[in-house]
Amino acid sequence: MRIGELAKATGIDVETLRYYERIGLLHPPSRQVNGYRTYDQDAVERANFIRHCRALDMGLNDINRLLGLASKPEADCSGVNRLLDEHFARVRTKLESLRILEKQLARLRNQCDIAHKVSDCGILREFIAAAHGEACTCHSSSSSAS
Amino acid sequence: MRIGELAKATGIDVETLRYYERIGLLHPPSRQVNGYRTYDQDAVERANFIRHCRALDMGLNDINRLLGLASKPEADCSGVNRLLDEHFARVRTKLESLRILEKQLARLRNQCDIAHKVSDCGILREFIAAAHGEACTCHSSSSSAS
DNA sequence: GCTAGACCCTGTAGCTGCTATAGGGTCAAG
DNA sequence: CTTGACCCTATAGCAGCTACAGGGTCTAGC
Repeated sequence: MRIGELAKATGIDVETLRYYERIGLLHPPSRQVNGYRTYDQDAVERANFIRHCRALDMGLNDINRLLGLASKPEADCSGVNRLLDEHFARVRTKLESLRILEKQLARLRNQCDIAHKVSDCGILREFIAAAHGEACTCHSSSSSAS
Repeated sequence: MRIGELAKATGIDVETLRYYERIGLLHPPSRQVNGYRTYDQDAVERANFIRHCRALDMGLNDINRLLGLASKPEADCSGVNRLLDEHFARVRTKLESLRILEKQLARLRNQCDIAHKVSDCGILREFIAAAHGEACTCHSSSSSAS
């Protein structure tokens, strides 16, 4: 199996596969006489494993750690759980701040309904007021970001 | 006002201020004889404007466009609204995919409650099954990501 | 035999938004 | 005259790719 076929089989771009190899996430495959990479079934599974983790938005470092943990079937799986919990916590934190951000933007968007002159635009006024250090609608009492 | 004072006044790091200047987001300030940058009140406001936009997670390019739009008070503000709407849409999209991701991770996390051997870990089994192309709990019917 | 096009190779630069050095200059207080 | 806080430039690094440049290889069709 050549790199293009692996790319199709896994949905990972060819360039990305080479990149994963360069950073040590994929094992360097054997080569044909012409220098082309040839992959076996193990490589397909490893690549799919990585793709699944990326779909869960895990970092490449975490994925590498996870692959290491997964390769020791007799070990304790608490490391796996810890890794996943950390990632889960990060995702929830990000989700929360994005929720707040969405509310802020919604409030800001409400400041200008119809098109008019820039100098009268409620949205821009908010920006300029905030730049003067005044209170703004989007970042009023109920939210945490500044 | 020197760069350190501007940094304190705006909450933007000194390095970041210099970076903003380098990429053309902040105007190059005048210099003292010793080469130190000196800022006026306009610079403070521009920096605060930028900071506010960053707090709304806008990209530096968008901020630059917005600053350009804001500098023409007689123009039509529809460009401002379009810019904000685009950003708003991006934020909502990201929020939605993060919501899905959170559910996926929660489902996955449920596969392993107590610590045991890696070979028996429900979480890892999910990863391995997915790598084999089988269905996984986290990416079952109800969600869109793969 | 020769060419077009699809595939492969390496190496390097670019993207975003900083952050962190290295290696220097300036200035006021003690 | 030294210490320490501040300032300067220039460059490299982070994540996770993506996109070249500039080559080689292989197959099909003429």
